[in-house]
Amino acid sequence: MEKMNLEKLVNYCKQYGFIFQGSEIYGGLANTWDYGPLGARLKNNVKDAWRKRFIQERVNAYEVDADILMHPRVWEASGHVASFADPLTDCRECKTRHRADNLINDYTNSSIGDAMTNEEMINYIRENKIPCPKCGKSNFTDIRQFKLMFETYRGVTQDSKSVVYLRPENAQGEYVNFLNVQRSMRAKLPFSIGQIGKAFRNEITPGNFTFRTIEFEQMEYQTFCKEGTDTELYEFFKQYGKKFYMDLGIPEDKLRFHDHEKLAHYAKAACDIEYLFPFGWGEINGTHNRTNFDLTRHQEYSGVAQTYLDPETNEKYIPYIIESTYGLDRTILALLFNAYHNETLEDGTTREVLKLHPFLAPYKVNVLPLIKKAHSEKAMEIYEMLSKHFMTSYDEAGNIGKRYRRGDVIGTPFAITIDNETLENNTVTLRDRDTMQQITLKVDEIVDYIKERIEF
RNA sequence: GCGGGUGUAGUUCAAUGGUAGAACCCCAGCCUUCCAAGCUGACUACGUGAGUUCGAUUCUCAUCACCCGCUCCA
Repeated sequence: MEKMNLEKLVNYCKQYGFIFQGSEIYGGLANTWDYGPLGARLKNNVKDAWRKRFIQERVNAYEVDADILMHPRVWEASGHVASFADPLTDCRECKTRHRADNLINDYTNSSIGDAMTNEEMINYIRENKIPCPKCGKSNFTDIRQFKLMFETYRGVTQDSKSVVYLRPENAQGEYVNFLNVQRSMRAKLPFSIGQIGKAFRNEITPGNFTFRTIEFEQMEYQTFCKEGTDTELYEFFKQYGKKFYMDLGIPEDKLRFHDHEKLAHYAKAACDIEYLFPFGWGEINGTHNRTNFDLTRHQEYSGVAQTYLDPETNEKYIPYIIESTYGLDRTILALLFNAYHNETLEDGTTREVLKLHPFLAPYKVNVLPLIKKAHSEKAMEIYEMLSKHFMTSYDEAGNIGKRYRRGDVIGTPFAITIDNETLENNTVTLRDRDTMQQITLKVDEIVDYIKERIEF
């Protein structure tokens, strides 16, 4: 089998309309990528698969669609304003990067750096010739404030200076609606709020195709629970997430858990699910035990009690939150790597085939008249019938084998061929992408057959 | 952000300081009764901007983008 590296996948995605470079005709804008016709279908199908497992099939699970723009105080409460703006300086000698406040605090064994402005910090570093922890020299660049949140301004006049941020994570959209969802859905703990949507991070070093981009989409699942039940739920969602990926067709040996030792400011425990990409293991899911940190902070910053009255014990408490976040773009990247095969057949020829789960396939069925002149009319009739149920494509160009392969390469699971038999007794040949087996079906059996086969 | 590499058609590759070639793909037509056959034809490219030059896709510089490695990473 041909090895699929990153460059080949980028070309493949462009060639067949999955993913294009952003703003390509202007020379591209770094680390932005547009989903093409097939990519957009695939993306929506992944979302639908996720919704089915996480919203539809679970009890007490609700989906929201919160605004990307939120009150600026949300990001103070969440801690992003403070921790997303580290004062950084580079060592000119050995090219390592350091937090200026840490350099001072470590050197003085105090916390005096915390109260300094950027200018005061770099002056202090230079006056005291604080050495680089790595190379021992003292030759630092000016401090640069990296703003990891995208800022914009609301209001029609520019001088109103009312800053709003593009959300750097979706979770706060669920958290600030905890009370609304709990009340309107009459939800009892434990219950979950899911959300699919975009987030933005002004990161310095994105890369690896769509693996790390400045705008990205996430499928998030926040489970609100009572303290004491959190550990069990945390373990459950790690396994549930892995099962989800395996259901999508990713083999177990390409997946692993990676427990975090260094934890974010809100987390009690954190674990990633990683997929073995050609460029190495990469995170595609993160599950965190966020404790009651977020709701406590929102209670503090908003002044609105974020408590839950337990109807069984009459206790009032702030729930714990178990968060499980699925990177949508990364999941798609993993699925594409996993699905692409270049097969050598028994007769020595090769075919490119995208072995996607049929539920995920952009097109479900390809309608092919065996001979264009003789069978096109009947084929169009069948196309119109099927397109009411599925994403259906129609192809009459070239010989039949070529048209099968065109469907294979984009992952279409089924092909329907219309021939003289169809005209005579209303049967078609259905060909399966994975097995390459052919079966004969009555025309009115096609829809049910495909529906059953594409279930997730 | 640092170091290295690469930018020619949708893709993979040529060539060239003086009109840029091919294969595959795609499209149209012919042929064809089930797995990329064949024939005919059509379409399509020097990332962008400066400079040197009579003339730059080619040389120089800048810029943009991608790849590899580092760094970073909630």
